[in-house]
Amino acid sequence: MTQPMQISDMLCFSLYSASHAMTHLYRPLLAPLGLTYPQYLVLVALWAEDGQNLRQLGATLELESNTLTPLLKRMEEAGLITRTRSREDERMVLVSLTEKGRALQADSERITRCVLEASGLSIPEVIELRRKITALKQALSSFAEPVAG
Amino acid sequence: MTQPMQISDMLCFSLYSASHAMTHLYRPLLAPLGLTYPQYLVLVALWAEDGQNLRQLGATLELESNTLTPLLKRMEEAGLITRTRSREDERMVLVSLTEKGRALQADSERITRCVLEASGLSIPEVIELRRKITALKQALSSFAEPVAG
DNA sequence: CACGATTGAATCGCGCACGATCTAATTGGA
DNA sequence: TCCAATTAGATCGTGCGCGATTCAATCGTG
Repeated sequence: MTQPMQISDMLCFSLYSASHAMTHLYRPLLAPLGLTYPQYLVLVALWAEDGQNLRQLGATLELESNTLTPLLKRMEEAGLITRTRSREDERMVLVSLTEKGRALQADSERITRCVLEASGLSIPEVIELRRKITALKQALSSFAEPVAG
Repeated sequence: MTQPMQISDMLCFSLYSASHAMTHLYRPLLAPLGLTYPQYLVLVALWAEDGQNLRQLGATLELESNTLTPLLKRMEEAGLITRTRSREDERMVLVSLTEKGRALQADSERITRCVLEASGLSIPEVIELRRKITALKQALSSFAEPVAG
């Protein structure tokens, strides 16, 4: 007697498909810069703070070394960043912008404006929606690991 | 003079990370059933309407054959579905639930309840947030292809 | 100083996503 | 009736995500 659940009824699917739509929107904006969406996020993080190690970067982006290591190697290959072992602690890899990587920041404002326009939302609406989605993420994460931290 | 944009300021990142958090939450719920999250979505779609062809399924899940074909082959391999060519139109692959695939629906209510609890939201809050996220997705999609359709 | 525990990254394997291209079946107009 | 256009899937290549494991550097305690 369970009424048929529809994909479109599911909160999880709205997140899943909206996230894909966002990536899809970014793709043609980033392609001319030779960037993928996750690579762009790495640049955003480095523009805010250059020279982070992989772990810090991973904490910001919520990604681990198994994702970041190959991604950063591709970005190094593309001449966007450098990866160097820290002198003080040889375990850490420091990720730094090259001139080319830094220069791309000039394009980011235009891209951000384009995404805002595509969203059809006002700035306060964006802030409010972001707050709600981030709160949901926190709830989901803390439920998965109720005690840790 | 551009103040440093932070990853956490970006609406796109909230979607990106919340979607990952959702998948992360589902993983231990689906693992005992031998399912990945996209495979679970396929089952949800088939529970609502069995015997869809690949294209219909793709329209529902917003995925194309390049993603669905290998995914469905893995599900067929796992004994969850069958893939048969339509008699009327040999181009179409009809995707149907096996008894095993149908039986898993019994687990879905428990999973849905668990996800709702993890979200920390009331039912009306879920509906409202889902509506907002879906509206955003629509705006992003229609911006990418302003005229099509 | 020694050595087990911890930490930071890398590696491996697998399953999505998806742009681009290909093939086969069907349709439709001349 | 024929053949170009369309449609449904399949295939290929690349780049994430991520669980699991490994390895090397560092830390902490005796």
